[in-house]
Amino acid sequence: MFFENTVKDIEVVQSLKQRQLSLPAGEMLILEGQHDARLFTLLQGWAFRFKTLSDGRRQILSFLLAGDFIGVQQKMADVAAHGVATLTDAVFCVFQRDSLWELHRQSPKLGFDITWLTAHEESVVDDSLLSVGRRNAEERIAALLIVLFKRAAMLQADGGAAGVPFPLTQQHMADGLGLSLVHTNKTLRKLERLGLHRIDDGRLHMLNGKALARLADLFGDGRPAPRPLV
Amino acid sequence: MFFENTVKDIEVVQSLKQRQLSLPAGEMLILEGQHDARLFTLLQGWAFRFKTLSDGRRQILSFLLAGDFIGVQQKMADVAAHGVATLTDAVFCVFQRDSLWELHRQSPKLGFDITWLTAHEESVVDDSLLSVGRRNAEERIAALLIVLFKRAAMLQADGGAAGVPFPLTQQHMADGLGLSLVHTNKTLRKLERLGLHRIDDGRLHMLNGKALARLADLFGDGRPAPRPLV
DNA sequence: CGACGTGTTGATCTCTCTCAATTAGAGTGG
DNA sequence: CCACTCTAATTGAGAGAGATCAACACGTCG
Repeated sequence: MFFENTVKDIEVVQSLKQRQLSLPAGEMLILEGQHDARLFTLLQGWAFRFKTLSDGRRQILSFLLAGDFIGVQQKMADVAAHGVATLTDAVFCVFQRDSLWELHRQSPKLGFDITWLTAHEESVVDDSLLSVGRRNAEERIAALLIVLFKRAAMLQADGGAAGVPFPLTQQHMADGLGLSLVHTNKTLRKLERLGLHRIDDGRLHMLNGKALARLADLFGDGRPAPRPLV
Repeated sequence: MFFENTVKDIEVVQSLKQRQLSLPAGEMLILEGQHDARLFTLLQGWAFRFKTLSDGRRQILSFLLAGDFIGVQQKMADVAAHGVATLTDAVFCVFQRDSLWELHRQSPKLGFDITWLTAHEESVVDDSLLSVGRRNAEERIAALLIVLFKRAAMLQADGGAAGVPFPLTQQHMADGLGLSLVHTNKTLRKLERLGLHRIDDGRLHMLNGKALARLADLFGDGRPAPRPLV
């Protein structure tokens, strides 16, 4: 269920690197609606993709961790459909958009990997859409915590035993979950008071992963008797 | 902003066809959580991808029209992360999952196309996530109508002058928008009474596309002054 | 002709939003 | 070392968009 980019994925993509780019936390990598012919891989740190409405409402589309690929979504010569910004100091591997084609031409293996990375990224957004569309606040928070924990844990040696880094503010969580800041806070505190998790000094600890997973209805197979379908 | 699969895309993919599959309306093509080693292209008709929670809440992830690619999201040997069902009688082009790799190996050009198709599909989900996360009911409906109209119009010669086929029930719209059936109905009627659109006998007519687009905040560039970011 | 699926509308109910105020920590300048 | 400022987290109260519950209309179909 939880596919993650392996270290090998990262190395593979890195072999194509044109140059490297470091950004501090809270910086914009790609501006919405701006023309940008670059593609990126996140080598280090956290970032996120987002879209905004003209009155400022913001939706975070996905959180990006080391190994994630950035920028295929926009057509070759078009404008960025979403912005990307850093959550922490971050290092990106940069290459030109044309190299996506070069990549496919020169190495079908890498091209295949890219297709797969792209498809995987979509499934992350799918999960998020399920949450935002159909889960209530508690369930959304639980689902987000679990998914981010798993992704982050996979990037470190101890598998999250001592918690994982968690650089999101509650505003980020709210914007990713389609909730207001205030309600996010209240719900988060509620789960924390129930002893399901703890967020401390920029780290997330799972105290009762089972309960969180149950709440989120993750691993929720036994699929139900499906509703009549059309 | 609105990329669509061209007839050429369809032909390209079709050249790899292993066999063809016809399904009546309201049939399941892929069951959630079921192992399925096939990939598909939708050649004719409408379908949709969805996920459900164990208590039956359903979220439609995206609507599929002719030319859309189906099934890359699941890892090579894994279980389907989402279901797919038909909205109308539909014809699919079927091929085995292995052929995705074969495809890349034999034709980087096609492999590149697939990457791009996959990335494009993600941007559709991105748009949907923005709607469900941050637009109110009116705005969501407006956005959905416009997007589906554009996609459907692009598939017919008259560009939608006489309306486009619209096989969704209000339940489908609700499930795609993260709304309840009742509220979807009320909002839809409201927009219809305002003369923005009309849905008749399975066809959608745009009566005031400008107003709908304004409502949905589509084409909403001039991007706003972004909020402080991290 | 009764059963069923879909659309429609009214009446509550409630989850989540908005508004407001407070606390705590980090950074800055005097 | 201490005011001052700014951001992030927190909590309470009231308001509201959308959910849920209930009926009913209409067309299709066996």
